[in-house]
Formats: sequence, structure tokens, C-alpha cells
Amino acid sequence: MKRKILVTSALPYANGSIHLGHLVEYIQTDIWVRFQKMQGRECHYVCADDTHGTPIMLRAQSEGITPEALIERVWHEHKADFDGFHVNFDNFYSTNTPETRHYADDIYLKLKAAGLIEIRSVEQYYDPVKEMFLPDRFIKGECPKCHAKDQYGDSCEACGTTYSPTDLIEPYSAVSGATPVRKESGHYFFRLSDPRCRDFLKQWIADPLHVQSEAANKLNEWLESGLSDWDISRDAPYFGFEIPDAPGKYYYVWLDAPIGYMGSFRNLCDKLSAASGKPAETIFNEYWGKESTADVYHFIGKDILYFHALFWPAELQHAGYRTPTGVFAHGFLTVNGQKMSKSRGTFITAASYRKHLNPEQLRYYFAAKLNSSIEDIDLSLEDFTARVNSDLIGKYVNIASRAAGFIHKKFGGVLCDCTASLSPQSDREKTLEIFIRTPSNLMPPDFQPTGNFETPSLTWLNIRRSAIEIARFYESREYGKTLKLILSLADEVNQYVDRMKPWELAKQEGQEVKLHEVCSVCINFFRLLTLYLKPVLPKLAADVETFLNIPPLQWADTIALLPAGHAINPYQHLMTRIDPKQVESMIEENKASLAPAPQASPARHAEKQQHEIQPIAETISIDDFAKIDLRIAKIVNAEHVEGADKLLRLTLDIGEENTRNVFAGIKSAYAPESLIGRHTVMVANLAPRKMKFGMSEGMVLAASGSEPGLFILSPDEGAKPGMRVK
RNA sequence: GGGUCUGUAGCUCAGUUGGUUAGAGCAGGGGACUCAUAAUCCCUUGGUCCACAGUUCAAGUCUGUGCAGACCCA
Repeated sequence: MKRKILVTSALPYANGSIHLGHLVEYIQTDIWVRFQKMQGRECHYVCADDTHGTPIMLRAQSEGITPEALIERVWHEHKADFDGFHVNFDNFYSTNTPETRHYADDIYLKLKAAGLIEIRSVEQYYDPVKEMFLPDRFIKGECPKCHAKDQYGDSCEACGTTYSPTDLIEPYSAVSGATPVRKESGHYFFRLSDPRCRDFLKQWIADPLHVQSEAANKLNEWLESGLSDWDISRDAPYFGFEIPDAPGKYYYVWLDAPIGYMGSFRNLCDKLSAASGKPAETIFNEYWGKESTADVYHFIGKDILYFHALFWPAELQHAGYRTPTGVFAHGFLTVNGQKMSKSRGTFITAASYRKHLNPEQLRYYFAAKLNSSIEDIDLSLEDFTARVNSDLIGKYVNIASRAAGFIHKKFGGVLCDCTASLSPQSDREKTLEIFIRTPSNLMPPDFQPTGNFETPSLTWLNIRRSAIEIARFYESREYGKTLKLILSLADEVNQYVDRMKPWELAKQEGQEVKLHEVCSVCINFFRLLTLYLKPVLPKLAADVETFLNIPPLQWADTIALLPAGHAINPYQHLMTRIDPKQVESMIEENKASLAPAPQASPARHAEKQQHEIQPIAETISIDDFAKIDLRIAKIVNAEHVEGADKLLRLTLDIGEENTRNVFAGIKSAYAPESLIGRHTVMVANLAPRKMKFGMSEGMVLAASGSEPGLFILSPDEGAKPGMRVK
């Protein structure tokens, strides 16, 4: 029976852009999924945007849009990034969907029926101005230990101490600035401390197939120190799902995030059902039902291990679902050996990378660094350039390039029969052939995988026998080892070409047959190397399939040769080298990009990664500043501009006789109607600029950062059009 | 503060249950070649395995204590 596999990557939070740190995980997972599909397995890869929680709610408020509009916009942005990096989800969905709500309610109610939900009163800080309870990260104050100012409510960034927000000295709300007050409220807890949960988790973690050993160490530490109950509710106002039997209480975003895997998959089941005729519910149960024989794997960052390896299996177990087959945690990304940093220009978003460099080259480099452990991986930009150029262009692509010329110039683009030269020659080779055709880990002891491959048939045997090991490395997420092995095969092929010296054969009379054979053999070697690299380099592999004029490569194709007379297409460059200047300009652009909005909301979620603000620009004098004439402007009209993706046409009153016409690139963040009547700030003495849509007579000021979101300024009450800002 | 993980050549990394003289790729040096995107091939110089102490016939590998970095502490 076909092996059935469901794979997930952690859900990106709909409050920020995808960056290179996120991509480690999506690329790691995508490679694994592509490998499984090439093996002919029934594999589904689902993900979704994680859309709930206070940060989303506040961000939408500050942008003057609904949370639904915000998550809709971010979804499209995320989707474009994933497509750009060839991350091929079978379904990329959202947690703010009926399916996710259904399973959240279902799991909650089953846990409640099992007696695992308890209501308890919790005293928390409350913002009396905003009339809302404040999450720890939205309370700031002085660190009780080192007395650093403006620290978050959960831990001090200066001394690293962790504490509770009530320990802060002179706390204030990061939302309104008000002094928070303590207030009690009923919270819903998942009783993880129940012996049923503890006993189940203990045995679940003990199975080395479920989590890596490093992760098990960590999980056992939590188990041994005693599990606490988990607070799964939040008070209104909150953007999320209201708990069915508890008005004004919402599921904490971390409750419905993993359930989003189910929601996304259920949504996919509807599509699969339409194609297969099998009821969606049946398909769903084949993967999530208690008796499921399918595999379910979660790829996650090491920081969110406890959500996926403690809470999640315990929830599933006691709500009557199957538990994950495996939870695979990976490490974090550093750039040039350090945390990603905005000031160093190494906080690189997916969109920024795509502007300057080839996404598949990043896939290759990440794959070369990835293994099955939770160690961090480093993107060393110099090493990245050197390695991609040397491995991919110098070694691998070079093989096609050096064979294709002869095939076209001398043989009309047609291959000859390679059967004779690639069939086993000696008795030893014949033995090896049998081993390859009856997959087994046992190799004849006298077979040395490296050394002197004087015959092409031996090289061919070696390339094919490696399929077993390469597959094993992919399966166990040892991509670095996979690529090392594949590249050693590419070295062997280049050595073969060097020994055969086709450029000499081409000059000799009567050597045409030999030349044809050498080049055709080379193309066959190249075809298999491409097959092995395909999970990592899907786009390049597709280009090679076009070049070789063959159907999409599958793992089973490792046995066959291209037939005699097979015509290939003219060779075109398959990949260009990285110029270090491309990397430099990407870094420079990231350094130069506008300072991000100082968001109190951390973008920490499905994957956390550190944020910094842009460095302050060089000092200017008061006279320099005085040159800029800033005026209060009343927006008397605002409208869409036909044919413009980003612009709104604003009509501004600054007290002059005539109004000003200004084009502002704020369409993504504001509906025109919402702006009419507002006061804002404009640069009144900016040289008029002729644009495609008319003359722009100034500019309005808005804050933005590397994350999505744009925020125009508003003067305090009382400011009148035409007043100077200074 | 407690815990998990990491530290091997200029760079990026392999080093199985302790077992000969610690390996690879890149970079560097020398040579060959010119089909190929200045690619390729052959030869070659690099190491206090973070530090100190210990266990052992034997330690990169095991133990302890430091130092440095990453993450977690619901």
C-alpha cells in the first residue's frame, strides 16, 4: 500500500514579512515533501497564516483597517514569497476559517467533556484607557533586577532575567501609555498537570521516532519539573474565536494555531474529494482519525517545541485524534555568524532576497547546511557565493555545458546508444548490477565507492548505487550529507570527461563514434545527478527536463537510460554565477531601508526572530531641518487613481487659496473614504513632480518599516490647516 | 538564576559504540588542459580538536569546572 504522509510547517504569523530565518523551515520541509512525492508517496503539505491574537488586533487598529483586511493583505504577501522560493504547499490557508473554528471547538469541547478544562480566576494587568487586558509583551517598565528602563513584561533584554509583569517597577501600557491596573478575570485552563496527560506524554516522548534526542532532553526537563496547566483563553477585545459556552472569552491564539494544520488539511480534503469522489470527511479521518495508519509530521523551529511536543499531542490524545508521527525541530539562522541584524543589513526579507538573488541558490545553500539536529545554521555570505558558484555552476551545470556543445555541433542534438558502454563489463560489475536492482544495504565488501573509475560503466554503477544512500539521507533530513555525496558524483563525472578528452576526439579523424558516446554518456550521468538534486532545485530540474526533452523525473527513473536517437534541445545557461556585488547591494539596500515602525507587538510567533530598529541617520543642523517646510494639511478629498497600484490622489487644504494635488503611495494601507476629513502633515516646499497621472505638489509623511504596514501622521486636536510644523 | 544545544584548518563543515599518523569542500601554492559560464583535471601547504583538570593502556570522542554563542523557562 502506498505510504500516506501529511506534512506541516509552522504557521507564519500574519503580522510580519517572511524573512530568511523563516525560510530555513519552509525550504527544509519543501525539500522533504518533494522527495516523498518523487518516491511516489501520497504526500500532502499544508500550512496557513496564523491570524489571531492581540498583536494582529492592535496592528489593524493602528492601520485603520479591520483585522480581516490586514490578514487578507498579508496572506497574499506571504503567498508570493513562498511561490518565489518554490515552497509548494498543497494548501496554504488561514486559521481564521470555519474549518479551524470547527476543530478548535471540537477539541475544546472534547477536552472539556474529558474533565480536562478548568476555570480559574487570574489577576492580570488591565489597560484602563484601552479597556483591555494586556499580554506580557505589551506591558513595559523598569527591570526589578538590573533596573533597566522600558523592559517588556516577561523578561529583561538587558540582563536576561525572566519575571512576571507584576514584578515590573512603574509599569505602563505599551498600547496607551497608561498605568495598568490589576484586574481579575476567569480563565480557561487545559489541565496538563492531570496524571493522564503526564503519563501519556512521558511515554510519547520516550519514543525516539517522535522527537529528536536533544528535544527529548528538553521535554523531559519540563516533565520532571512538573507540568503546569495551560491558560487557553483570553478576554475580549481579542481577534480570534469566541469560546462556544463562554461569551466574551476567546481561544488564545496558540490554541488554534496548531489546529490550523487540521483546518488547512480539511480544506484541502474538500478539493481532494472533488477530484477523487471520496467524501472529504473520510479522507480527513484517514490522516487524523484515532485509527489512522498515515504519517503526520510537523516541521518546527526549536523555540516552539513545547507547543508541538507537549500541549499538542496531549490535546490530540484526549480529544480522540491521532498524535503526530514525528515533530522535527530545526535550529535558527545566523548570518555571517551573528544574529540577523537590521543595522548590519543582514535582516533580509524574502522579498528583498528575491530582488537581488536566485531563490534556488539559497535553497541549495540551506540544504548544504541542514541536518536532522536542532543546531543553528549559519548563512555565511562569502561562503554562500563561493559554494554555489563552485558546486552548482563549476561542477554540476558544467557537465551539461561541456557535453551539449558537441552533441549539437556534431550530432544534430541526438544521443547515441549508451547501452554497450554502460552495461556491466567485468564479473565484479555484473555482481554490482544485481545489488543495485535488488535494493539492499549490503554492498560487496570489495567495492570501493571512490577511487579509480576507469570505465564509464563503473561510474554509472556508482551513480546509480548512490540512489539508495541519497534517498536515506533525504528521508532522515540529512541534506548536507546528500549534497556532499551528489557533488562527489559530479566530481567523478568531470574526471571522466577529463580522461576521455572529447575535445581531442573531436579533432581526430574516425573518432566520431567515440566522441558521440562520451557525450551521450555524460548527458545520461547529468540526468541522474539532476534527479538527485530535484527536491532541492525544482525549477532548475524543470529546466533540465526541458533541455533533455524528458517527462518530469521521478525516483524510479534511476534505472533507465535515455534511448538511442533521443533528441535533446539546444543548451542554454541553466544557472548564472553569483556576483558578490549582488550580495553587497542586497545588504546595502537592507541597511538603507526605512526604519521600521517601532511596534510594541513582537512579531514573535510561529518562528521568533530578533528585531532591531534602523540606525539613526547622520546628524544635521537646525538650519538643515528648517529647509523643510512641514504644514498641517486637511485631506478634503481622497480617491483611487486608475491604473496605479500603490497611489491615492489626495486633495489637501493647507490654507492657501487653492488646494494641493498630492499623490501618496498609501493605497495598500488606507481606503480613500477613511481619509477624507482627516488632518495630516505634508512637505509643502517639495519641488513639484510630474507623474504619469498628473502633477504631485508635495508629499504626505508616513511611517513604514520592513514589515507590512504604513501609518500616516495625525496632529493633535486643534491643529489647523496651514500651521507650520517645527 | 535553572536547563537544552553548539565550539575541529583562513572559511564552511564531516568525524560512527573511546582505538593506528584527525578528514572533506572552498580559499592559498605549484603544474596540466582549453570542450565548458576564468569552468575542469593532477599535486600540494594549513590543525594547542575553546581552556583547564580528571577517568583510561588509549580521549576530538567519556566526566567535572570554566569561557564564548544560540534557544527555552509555560
